[in-house]
Order: sequence, then structure tokens, then C-alpha cells
Amino acid sequence: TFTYNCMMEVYVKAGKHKQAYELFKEGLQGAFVPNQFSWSVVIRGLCKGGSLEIAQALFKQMEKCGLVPDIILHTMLIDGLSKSGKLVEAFDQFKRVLEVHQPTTQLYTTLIDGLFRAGKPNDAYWLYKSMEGKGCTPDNMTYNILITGLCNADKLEHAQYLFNLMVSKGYSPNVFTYNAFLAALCKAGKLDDAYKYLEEMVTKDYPPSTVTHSLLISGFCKEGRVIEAQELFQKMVKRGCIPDLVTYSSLIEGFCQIEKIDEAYHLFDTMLSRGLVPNVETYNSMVCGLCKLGKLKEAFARLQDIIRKGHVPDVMAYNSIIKGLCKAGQLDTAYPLLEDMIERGCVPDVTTFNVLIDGLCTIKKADKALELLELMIEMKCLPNAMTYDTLISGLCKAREADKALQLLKEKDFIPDAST
RNA sequence: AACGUGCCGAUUCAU
Repeated sequence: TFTYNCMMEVYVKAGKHKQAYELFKEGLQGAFVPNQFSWSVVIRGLCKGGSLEIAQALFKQMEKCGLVPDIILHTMLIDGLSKSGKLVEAFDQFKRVLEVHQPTTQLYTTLIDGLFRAGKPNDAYWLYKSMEGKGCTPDNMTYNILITGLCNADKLEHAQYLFNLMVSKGYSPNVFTYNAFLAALCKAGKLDDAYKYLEEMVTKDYPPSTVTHSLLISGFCKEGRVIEAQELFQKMVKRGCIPDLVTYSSLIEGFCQIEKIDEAYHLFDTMLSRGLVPNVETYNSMVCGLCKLGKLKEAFARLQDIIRKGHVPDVMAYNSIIKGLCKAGQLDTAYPLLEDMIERGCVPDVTTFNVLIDGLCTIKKADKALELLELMIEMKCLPNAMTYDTLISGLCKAREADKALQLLKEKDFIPDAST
């Protein structure tokens, strides 16, 4: 048994959960008698590896053998279940633990995180509210998960409340929590608040990271406050945070937005001279910025740069250019790009089609747009509400309301207010 | 004997 256990543990530590499981099965054919540890190791491996059906089966088998899985193993199974989207089963398991064990803070925290992942922030909050009644005090991790989750769900007020609460209880948010919170503030347009927190981090000696600075720089740029973004950029360098690709991309986007292409290019060069190797996203910022300014030729050149460097431009770069061309009414240039991207192995997405459909509608070729709808369905790209709204509006403008109505009837999509 | 919970920032879409 000990030999088997050791070997399985080695496999699990190396992330080879399948092998551990095979060994386990193989052993059972022979004289191997698994003990508590053996079961735990295999099940842990299977949970981490996402093989939850097997993990669940083994869990039951273990209980049948008269062994009692401890709270940790339960928690691992629950974590695995909720992470693979089996929230109902996770909760079933939760009910079962409660019959056998005293719940722990970690157990609650795991489930809270699972609820956030499943897009149920309200339930997560409710679970947090109920945990203390069961003798489980939320800890640092619980608060960090809650705040991050609430921020991602755009529940800024709740996040703010918990942020203050955790601080008042003597816990300290870590950089990640701060960052998630600041990102949410920026998204809500509360840039100045976010900036205050940044300063607070400095004075409280929770050093802000490159990410912290980048998110604010991006926030400033989006609001057109590029000067402030630049100032912050200089400050971060002084503080010893090294600007990375994202930081540069954000600023580049900012300069494009205020139509300072030269500055944008200059920044791009600086970035290169600092030894940073631009990735597809970096080019995208440039491409996108140029497109928004209507500098389609230049954007095209950057697209060629990407290709020349041996990268495949991603959907976003293509979408930007296609959109730019569509807005300029150059559908005959835009359309072939669809084929071009497919040839290069870049899969068009809903946006690509939406943009093209809109372009075709505005030059009064609603019939062509309808063909494109069929093509996208053929290519297994699922149309969304925006696709149909665009088409319906296009058809109506072309005095083909009957076709629009037909579309409403035939396709199964749920019309919303704008439809 | 091992073992469990979180991780943030940039680029595209109609009315």
C-alpha cells in the first residue's frame, strides 16, 4: 500500500492524474488495499484534472468501503464540481458534508467562489451572510474572493462595503484585490476615486504593481485624459514599476484617440528599444487606433507587419479594419478580407459578421446581408441579438419589412426592446 | 505521510 501511495502521489504532483488513476485501478486487481491516503490522492488528482465523474464515483466507492472522507476531501470535490459547472451537484455534496462534518471557512469560501464563477453573485453574497451563523468566520481569502467576484459582477457598492469592512476588521486586501477593485472603479467612471486608492496603497505601504498603474493609465486614456495618463506613467517608473506591453498599449491607444499618431508611433519605438516584443494585441491597439482615425492604409500596413513577423493577426485586428472599411463604404475591399482571414486561419466571429452585415445594410444591400447571415450560420458562428437587430433595421429601411417579419418568425431569437 | 478555497490591467460590433 505504501509503495502504491508513494507512486500515485508522485504522479499527482506531476499533474499526471490519469496515470495515478490507472495505477490505482491496476493495484485493485492485485493485492493493493487502498487506505484513506490512497483514496484521497487519486480523488484529488482527478478533481484537479477535471475528471469529475470518475472522482465522484470513487468518492462513493470510498464511502462504501467504510471510510469517511475528511472535510478537505469533500472541499476538493466540491471545488472541482463547481469549477466544472456542476453547481447543483456541488450543493448536493455540500448538504452531505454538513451531515458528517463541522463546516469550515474554506468550505464556504470554495462555494462562494463557485457561485461567482457560475454567475450568481447574489447567491454568493447570501452564502457569505449565512456562514457566520454556522460558526465559520470569513477570513482574508473569503473577503478577497468576495470583493473580486463582486467587482467582476459590477456590484461596486457591495464591493466597496466589504472592502471597508475587511479593513476595519484588520484584514488586508492584497494587490490583486486592490486591482480588481480599482478596475471596477475605473469601469464605473470613478477614476478619481481609483486614483485616491492608488495613493493610499503607496502611503499604506501596499506597493501598487504594474497592473495597478496600467489600469489607471488605461482609464485615463479612455476618458481622453492622456496628459494625466502620461504623468502616471512617469510616476510608475519612478516607483520602480516597469511598464509592460499592456501599459504601452494603453497609452498608445490614448494617443491615437487624441489624434497624436506621431506620439503613438514614438511610444511604439520606445517600447521596442526597451526590449519589449509586441504581441498581436499590441499591434491591435495600433491598428484599432488608426482605423478609428480613418487611417485605413496605415492600419493595413500594420496588419502586414503582423503577418511579416510570422504572426497571424487575430480577429480583433481584422474586425477593426473591416469596420473601418465598412464605415467608409468600401465594402468591396472589406468583403475579401473575410476570405483572407479565413485563409490565414483566423476564424471570423459574430462581430466580423455583424460589422459586415451592417456595412451591407447601410449601402442598401440588405439582400446580400441576408446571404451573409446564412453563411455565418453555415460556418457555425451563432448570430446574436445585434445581428438580427441590424438585419431587421436594414430590411425595414429597404422597405422589405415582410422579410424582416419572416426573419422574426423563422429564427429563434428573443427580440429585445431595440428590436 | 500528503492534501483543499481567490488573482487584477490593453485592442473589435448595430440602433
